[in-house]
Amino acid sequence: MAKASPVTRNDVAEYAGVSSAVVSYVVNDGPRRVAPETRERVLEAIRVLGYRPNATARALRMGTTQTFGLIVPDSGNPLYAELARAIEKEASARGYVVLQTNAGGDPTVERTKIAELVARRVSAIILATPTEEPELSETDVPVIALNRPVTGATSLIPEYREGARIGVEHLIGHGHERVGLVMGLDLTGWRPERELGWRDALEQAGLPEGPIARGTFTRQGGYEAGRRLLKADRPPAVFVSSDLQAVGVLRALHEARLDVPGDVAVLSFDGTAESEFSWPPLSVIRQPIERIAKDTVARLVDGQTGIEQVTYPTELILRRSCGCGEG
Amino acid sequence: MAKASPVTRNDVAEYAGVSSAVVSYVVNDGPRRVAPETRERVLEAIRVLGYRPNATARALRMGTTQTFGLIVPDSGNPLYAELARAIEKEASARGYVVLQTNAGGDPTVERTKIAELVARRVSAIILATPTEEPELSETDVPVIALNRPVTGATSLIPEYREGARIGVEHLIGHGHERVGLVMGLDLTGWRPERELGWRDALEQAGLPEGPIARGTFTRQGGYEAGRRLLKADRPPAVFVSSDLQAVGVLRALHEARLDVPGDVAVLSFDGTAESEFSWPPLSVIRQPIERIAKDTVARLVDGQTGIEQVTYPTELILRRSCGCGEG
DNA sequence: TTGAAAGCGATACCAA
DNA sequence: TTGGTATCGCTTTCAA
Repeated sequence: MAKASPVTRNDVAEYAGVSSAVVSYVVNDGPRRVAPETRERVLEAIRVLGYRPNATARALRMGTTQTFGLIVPDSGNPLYAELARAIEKEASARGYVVLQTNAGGDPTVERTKIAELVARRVSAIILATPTEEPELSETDVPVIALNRPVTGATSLIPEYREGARIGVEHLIGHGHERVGLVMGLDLTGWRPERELGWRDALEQAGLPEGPIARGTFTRQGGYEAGRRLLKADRPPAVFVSSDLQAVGVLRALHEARLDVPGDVAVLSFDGTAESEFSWPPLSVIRQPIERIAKDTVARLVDGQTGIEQVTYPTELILRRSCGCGEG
Repeated sequence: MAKASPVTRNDVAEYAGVSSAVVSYVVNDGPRRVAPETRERVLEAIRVLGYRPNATARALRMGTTQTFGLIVPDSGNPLYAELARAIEKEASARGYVVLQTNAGGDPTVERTKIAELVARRVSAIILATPTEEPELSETDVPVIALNRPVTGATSLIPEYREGARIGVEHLIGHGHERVGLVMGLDLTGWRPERELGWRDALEQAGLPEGPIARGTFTRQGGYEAGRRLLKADRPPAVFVSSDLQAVGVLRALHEARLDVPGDVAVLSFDGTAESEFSWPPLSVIRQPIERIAKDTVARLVDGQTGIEQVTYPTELILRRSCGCGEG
């Protein structure tokens, strides 16, 4: 049995009776031409010895690792899991690989992770964390930020505000004169975009601002916020800032034996797979995760690292929870 | 502003007026002692120049990348997302980083991914895919397989069969004389472990085998299987082989206006976070994901790569869907 | 305590 | 068309 790791290009060269340079030419299809016959001998040697080029050495020599570093708050969160999945898919198709790390919402950890990725010479860093301005100054690794603007980096951002506005507008269209809001804790000064969209729709319809309940960006956080919202002055409709929280809100509603959408209509932001199979299925404002993932990788691979800010329209998906759908 | 990438150890040496060896001694705290004063000069130089050791060069020289390669079928699947999260957490705590890839359930892709990881000289491969025996022979990279036995590798496996048996036994304990089964498609000859556990419990209680419906390991697959199960001879209880499918089954039940657990009791295998917030909350057999992740990383880091097979007991978590819980 | 230098494995230029 | 070789940045042995 051929052992892979220890077999070097020199072993191959020796076996094939050529110089190591020729092996390179064959493996990389260049930069020099190789006589067909020699080429065959080399390929044969590679096969027999089970040679695999050492990507580490290659990276050192070439100065590029063909690797993306991805930082998310929590890859256990379906939204980020789906994002990571989409990015890995695109990256893989282009010969890149992704180093995935979790910052856990802690700016200090985030800084550490960035440093780690830089030390490992990733080709680029994809930042999908919602924390404050990261330290990028000491680095010349390309950075693309998702979900929020970051100075000194390209940012690809869903239209949070407009998406939220459209969603709330839809709820209002169902005839609800009050629309509550379940919102994530405001840590960044950026996430309130969704809250602003909610306000926009209300104002535009001449409606008063419904009750607001805040909680962490988790199912549990949504559950607790939902309970608080019910205890107070229950609104006939609620806009929730994330699917995860919405799932928690649904639970609170079910426990209170309230009908959705009959007693309370619900619509949330994100559009993860989980939202489609909650009960009732959630109407959502869907983030174009795949498109963003695709563009992110394309920009990075093609070296379009000019600093700019690009926004992505969201999509309103109507299911049962808002009063639409087959129910 | 200091540019990080191009700053090498030689730049630091020059700036500090020492040899590059000394910089190494300082950075690595060894293998030679350095005079305190010299040390200070070097640290100062590092600070001023913004030097970051090139992990690529280090890996080449040391022969280890301090990187784990993780292969899962689909990191968008919450079960694998949670597993990946747990592994990343443990790995990170020990200075490792994880390269995460998706095989998408395709053995060919899986082979490609393994080759890619080997080429990149990962320190070890963690295989969490359910496909057939992978090609590991050409490699001397340590491999740990999760979820199934793999010849030539250490395997850490939850007690699928016994866990399923305990779960079904619990359903039977609720007085149900028939327990249906929603099972994943049998692709591997290994996953039916859960099906065997279901049979064990039935046999042990002297009950006939209830109806079986099979579908993909997805929410949609569970939904479709659930519908089929209802059309036929509806059982009063169902054991579902994964949370994801169970969520689909719940949807089918809701659409049929059946009460859970009143009309049909449900219990599933996995215990992902999603199961806790479905409606009603799912009773589950929980896989000890964190323990497995922790042991996996510990074994790899400590070099316990002896080939063995370790099993992990599961945990029965009772919630509302089986008839327990506060409802 | 510090420096010089030999590699780790691959790339690609310059000669031949 | 092919070979020799400098180089990428770092670790570590051996001398000084």
